Amino acid sequence: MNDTWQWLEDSALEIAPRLLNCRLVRTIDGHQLSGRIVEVEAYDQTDAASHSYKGRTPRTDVMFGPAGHLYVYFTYGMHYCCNVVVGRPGEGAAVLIRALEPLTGLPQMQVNRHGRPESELTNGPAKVCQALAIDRSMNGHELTQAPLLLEQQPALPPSAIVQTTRIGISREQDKPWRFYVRGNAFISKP
DNA sequence: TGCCTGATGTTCT
DNA sequence: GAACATCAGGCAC
Repeated sequence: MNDTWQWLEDSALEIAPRLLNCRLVRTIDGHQLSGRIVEVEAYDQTDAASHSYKGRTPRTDVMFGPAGHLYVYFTYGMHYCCNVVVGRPGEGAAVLIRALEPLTGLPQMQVNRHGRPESELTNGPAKVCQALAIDRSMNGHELTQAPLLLEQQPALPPSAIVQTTRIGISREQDKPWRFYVRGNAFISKP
């Protein structure tokens, strides 16, 4: 064990805003695709909207593992969404990556996204996965390893972060567990 | 511009 | 058999 992910070993609610401004770097076929995280949502086991709410299952196994791993799930029959596992092993907490601001590899992302305009490459959780070619084969991937890395960046000041209720869920809709970078053009639609 | 709906697979009840 | 942390295209206004 190492202390690489010590900064992720706190509650999802604490970690979610700290993931804003961090970078996600994906390597595909020698291309480097990267983006800055600009929108996230927190989920944990006490939360009825979370996959971990009903306990550990084969599907949610990764969520109950150590922090710093990727939890990828398939939804609505056609989309993948990716989460960063946080907290201590057994907590079942994760932070959903909802949107990125593309930094490098935009042409490759555009290919993955079927020629969508730059502003619509990564402004939604399923779009992020599509642009970075993340699928279920990367479930459980540790984010210190190629081909997908999470790079910590300085935390944003609270004044740069907006906290609101979450999007696209049917339970616990009143929990203000969504965080995004104030004024950023790449967050998903309200 | 904004609402509505179809597509589609995995998971759990 | 229904729910689902979604997206994109079509249609009405």
